[in-house]
Amino acid sequence: MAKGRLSAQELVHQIFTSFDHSISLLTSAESVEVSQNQAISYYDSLVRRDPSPRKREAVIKEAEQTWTVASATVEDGHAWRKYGQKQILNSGHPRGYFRCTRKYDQGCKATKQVQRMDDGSQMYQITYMGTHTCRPDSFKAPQIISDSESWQSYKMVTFINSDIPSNTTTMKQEVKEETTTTTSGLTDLGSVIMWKDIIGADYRDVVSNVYSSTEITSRNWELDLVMKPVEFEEYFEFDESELL
DNA sequence: GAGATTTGACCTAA
DNA sequence: TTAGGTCAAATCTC
Repeated sequence: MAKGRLSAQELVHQIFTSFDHSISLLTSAESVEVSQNQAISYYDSLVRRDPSPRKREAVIKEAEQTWTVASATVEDGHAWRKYGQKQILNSGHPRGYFRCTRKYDQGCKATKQVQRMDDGSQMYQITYMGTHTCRPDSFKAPQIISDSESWQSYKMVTFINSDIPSNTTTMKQEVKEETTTTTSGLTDLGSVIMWKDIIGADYRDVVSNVYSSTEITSRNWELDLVMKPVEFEEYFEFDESELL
């Protein structure tokens, strides 16, 4: 296909890509703020037990690598193996424990916990712990961003933030367009958040910004902003012959 | 037969 | 002692 020219199939694919991405953003953003206080309390308790600088640094690192999302589906593009299930006190649904299927052959330490929400919304609260260190080719969907020369630590989260508070001086954020190639050979543009220079930030900043970003998303984002991830060529031309 | 899931037992922290 | 997390044997599925 010549530059600037899209077939009907490609157009439909890009429209569905945009809808799929938008829906996942919206579903991931709901109900997350409920967990913010719980997360901060958890990290508070860890620092209270051992307030040494080393412990504080470890807590910040853990806060960076642990995040919770609410989702309508447990599917996230990664291959997980369930290793346990537990009925949780005062919860109507059991909690499932999953680890990356590459834990033993590639030493990947990523785990997640999945629990149905009790509000009857058919949503799942999914807590991810640790980032995937297994090879990208083992994913069904891309996860690793490679253009990271000067960035000390990347964190890819599943929701979009448009306004991280500026009072955290060492934390910077950027919304970046990630370009990947789908199985059909099309270019798939999806927005992700990548955090850099997070070292030096307080664990409360880390936790608060992760959660507040989703709150902003769910309350303030207009549909056209959510739809922004898919961009067409400037001189887009519809190929009607493909409709036959 | 290999890999995934289930589930009771065990471990650990509070 | 209790609750949450993990282990591992039994079972299931392809």
